[in-house]
Amino acid sequence: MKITTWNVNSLKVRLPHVLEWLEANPVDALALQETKLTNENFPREEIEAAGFSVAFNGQKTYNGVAIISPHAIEDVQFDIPNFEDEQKRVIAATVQGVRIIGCYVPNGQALDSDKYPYKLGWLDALRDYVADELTRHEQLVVLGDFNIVPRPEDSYNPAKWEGDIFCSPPERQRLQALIDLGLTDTWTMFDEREDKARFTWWDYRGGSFHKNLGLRIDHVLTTAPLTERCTDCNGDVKARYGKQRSDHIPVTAVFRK
DNA sequence: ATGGCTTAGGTGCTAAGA
Repeated sequence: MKITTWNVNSLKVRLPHVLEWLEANPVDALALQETKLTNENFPREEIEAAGFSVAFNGQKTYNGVAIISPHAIEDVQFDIPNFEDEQKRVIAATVQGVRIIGCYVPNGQALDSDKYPYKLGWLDALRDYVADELTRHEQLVVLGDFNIVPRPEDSYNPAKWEGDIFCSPPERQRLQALIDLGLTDTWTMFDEREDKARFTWWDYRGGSFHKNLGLRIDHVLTTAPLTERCTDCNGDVKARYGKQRSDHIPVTAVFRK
């Protein structure tokens, strides 16, 4: 089984690339973030015509999440229950017996921004939600754009980034609180692979991608029954080359039967 | 190297991203 997360930075613009990527990379579930589409404008017909099921939770201009699968998408749930949030950032569903929680974690912008405490509170609510889901699902994956760099080596310049937004201790504590529920950051199981991507996002500006000045902020976290069967987790750097590409790449975790 | 890019909304620019 293969499960992927991808911040597509507008599905309106990116749909051709997403469908092309899915054809070349048959995965069992693809969680999307930043679809930036209202539900009325979501390209359901095009995705279904390509042979997929799809569930989506959108809003105008910003945010928006979705799950695409060649299999049935069951027990779909939107948002974090009992957490007031106008922003559409979470979609959960069950695919082939695996509970999938797709997340677009708030960016936070800066340590002195109002968006920073929103991010921290949002992550606290996500932890409680995941803890609750774990009482019902043994095979569970939390994946998405976390906007958190887990370790110093996951940024291109630790001297510049450590302590700042994405790399601050309170953000990392919240990622660790999720992991402490019994999850594993599957990427770290395969650090030594020769073809390993280092990052999952590169700024559009300044030629960052071609200088490999990136961050690892898109993650796939799994419960033990999945972790034990995980044989790979990597980013598809090829997806960043070309015109009209997202600034993030797809990150896929692979599980044997 | 905090933006030199890319998107949405709307039609010239601002807001936001990470």
